[in-house]
Amino acid sequence: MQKLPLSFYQRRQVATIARELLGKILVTQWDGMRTTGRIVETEAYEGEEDRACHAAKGRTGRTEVMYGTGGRAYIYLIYGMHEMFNIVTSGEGEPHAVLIRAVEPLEGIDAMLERTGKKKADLTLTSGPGRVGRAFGFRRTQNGTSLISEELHIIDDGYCLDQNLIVAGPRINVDYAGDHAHWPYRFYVKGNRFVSGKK
DNA sequence: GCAATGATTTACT
DNA sequence: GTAAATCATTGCC
Repeated sequence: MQKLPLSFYQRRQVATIARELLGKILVTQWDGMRTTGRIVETEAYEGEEDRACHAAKGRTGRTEVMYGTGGRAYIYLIYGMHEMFNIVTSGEGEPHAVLIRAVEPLEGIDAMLERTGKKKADLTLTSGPGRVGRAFGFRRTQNGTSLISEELHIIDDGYCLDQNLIVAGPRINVDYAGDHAHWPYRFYVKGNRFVSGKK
């Protein structure tokens, strides 16, 4: 059981990092509540050449965090209502990021229910990037938070995920990216019910 | 300064 | 299946 080090995030192969994050545990501790969940679905966004990535249009105020060194959080409001949680990877000047699309709730389910306004835990609690953002209490003000801080980090509890259960597929809802939309940069745990998308 | 739009979810027709 | 909710960032005037 240990916190993933900065060196894990600062490697250059964003797709590899996205794949290795599956099975790891996301931990947030703020608002007096601790919430944790096992990551079951991720998506990789690879820099300016990846048209699905926000950094494809160049360095702006919003994408500034992604250009920094890996190991920080990139939190972004989409469609006016959903907080998306991304992990910045690679080094300075390379805008790579991994989007956490779904997790399996472990601790702090009561806090998640309170934040999402649900009455009991079900499969929709954390299956989808917007729901993960809400359930874990992410806010735009936490943009840039270090992933080795006490309040936000990812741990490896030694859980060994069967490599045969890791599936790579085309990303979701990025059709506008043209050919890039079909890159196999989405990774998820085969058969896990918390994975978002069609069954 | 103003208008267009998107890494989504939910509720309704 | 389709539409509405809802706002920061962006690009153009």
